[in-house]
Amino acid sequence: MGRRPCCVKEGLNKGAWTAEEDRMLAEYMEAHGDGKWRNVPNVTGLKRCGKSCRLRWLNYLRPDIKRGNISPDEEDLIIRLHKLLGNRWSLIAGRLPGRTDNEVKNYWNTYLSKKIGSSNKNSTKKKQQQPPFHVAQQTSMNHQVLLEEEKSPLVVTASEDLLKNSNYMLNTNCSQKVGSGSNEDCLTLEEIIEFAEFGGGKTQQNNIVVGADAGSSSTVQHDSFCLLGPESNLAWPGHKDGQWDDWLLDAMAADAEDWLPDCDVRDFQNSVETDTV
DNA sequence: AATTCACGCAACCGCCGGTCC
DNA sequence: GGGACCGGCGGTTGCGTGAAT
Repeated sequence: MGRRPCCVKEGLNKGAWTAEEDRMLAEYMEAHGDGKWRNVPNVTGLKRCGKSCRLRWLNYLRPDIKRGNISPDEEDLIIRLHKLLGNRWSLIAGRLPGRTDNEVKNYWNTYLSKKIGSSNKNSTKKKQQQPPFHVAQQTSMNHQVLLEEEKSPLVVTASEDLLKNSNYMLNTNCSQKVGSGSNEDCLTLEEIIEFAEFGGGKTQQNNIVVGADAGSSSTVQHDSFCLLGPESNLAWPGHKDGQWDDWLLDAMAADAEDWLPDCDVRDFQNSVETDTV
């Protein structure tokens, strides 16, 4: 017994959407908003399946779609994000306002993959010599984390006050507070990659601790990762319900495999959770 | 001018995970 | 607990268009 198809295919239009179909779908969306895609054909009279309607809306009709060529900055970001995330097109597109996963995917497949492929042929293997960034290891039971910075080791400690007000938290003796609650303190993904790729070229920024900020205190940014660096403590939205995003852990673990075989990002996460709960 | 080829992009397809009953 | 439903995602396809021959 096979899976039931998403809709009855007979009698449905396929292929390119007409202007009239677009208008009907846009009117429906304006009146009802998205969701209940399966109902859309019934309500609108469109001879399209719900999934097709959803795709058309998300990839083409949505009002906040950005038209036009991918800018050099966007291209640079796509390359960096793809390096970190792989083919996670929706995640990549999520960092590019107005761009869709389909657009990013197409751009990569038709242009960037070739561009990257040819540039890789010309480059040497020197980038493999240095790890992109260091994942700190927990070193004691009193909530201390020692960043692996050769020149100026940094001890990151969890304050008791913060621990009382959060599931777990890492504080630091660095210049900025952990998660001040302001978006200005949020580390963008671009900045994460900046850390990861170019940390060695900047002052002390090649050390990052990733902790999880699940606190309820007003001084703690909700729903965010905390990325702790020697010079700043920044939070990155993406953390949900006290769980770490698997993709970030996977990405870090994959990077760490090559240069820090003894470091297991998940073990580090678990040790922090165990130690602070 | 006609034909072929390559490319870009919109759309389709199947799978997967979350939710509901 | 398990099946059905639904939305989301990534891979793939195929059509339209412009360049090349």
